[in-house]
Amino acid sequence: MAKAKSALRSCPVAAFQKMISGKYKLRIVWDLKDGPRRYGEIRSGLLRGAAGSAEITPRVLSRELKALTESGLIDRRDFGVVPPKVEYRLTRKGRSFVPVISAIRDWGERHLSEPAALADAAE
Amino acid sequence: MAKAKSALRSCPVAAFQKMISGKYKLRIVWDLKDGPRRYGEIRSGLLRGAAGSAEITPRVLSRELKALTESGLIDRRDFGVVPPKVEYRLTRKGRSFVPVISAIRDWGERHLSEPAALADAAE
DNA sequence: CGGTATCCTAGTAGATACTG
DNA sequence: CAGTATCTACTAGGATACCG
Repeated sequence: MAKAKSALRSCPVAAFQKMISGKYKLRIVWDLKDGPRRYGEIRSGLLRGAAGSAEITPRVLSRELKALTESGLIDRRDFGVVPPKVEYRLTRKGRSFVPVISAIRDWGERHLSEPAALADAAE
Repeated sequence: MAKAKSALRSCPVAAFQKMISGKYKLRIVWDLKDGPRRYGEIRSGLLRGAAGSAEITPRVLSRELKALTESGLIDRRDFGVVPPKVEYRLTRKGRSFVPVISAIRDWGERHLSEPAALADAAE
């Protein structure tokens, strides 16, 4: 862990890799850009766009949310009621990260979603 | 794999995640932005910025380079001489991707490299 | 509703040794 | 020089069951 920390300091790209490692982190942040969402809403949201694949298991979602919270990208708000209500929202840091995902999305749509992406590979 | 493919089509962010999965892919592309590099040069380049951590093993580097080639981001050029000389360079697609890494780097430098990153976490 | 606790599996990266 | 072959350790992710 101490080793990983020094890697963080030396290379922002490596740090980014570490931060968004995990299948759903980027998409969670992206989903949260429109406002706070509850646990279950995030879960359903991740179903959209997954093209019929299995839904995320609670264990994994929980871990990713915790990691994002520890990264300081999102914030957890527990309403302390029964039945439970918990909302997640972007922090300032998280909001500052949205444009980066935007750039990723834009590039991905142009170069990854279309069949033309292959033709582009030549040269 | 067919499942992964449909995921690619439905979500560019997921596709991006898949494409750059691997510890070194982003950094390799970034290193290549200044021009073609030989296998060994890439390897040494990955040492810089790794903060004294172990160097990448040939097996891993080889795999990442192959994956990047199959993604169409880089291009392999074998000079067919003895001793071997192989150069890797960005394709057009790869060059179009550089600004995205730039955005990632900029953000990372502002929010991940400094100790202030933690203070930022508080909403 | 919003999680945890266990168990399991597949894939990723590292060590090490060897080759055209 | 630029890789491949083999083997091992670790971890991310999924299945399933249960809890406050």
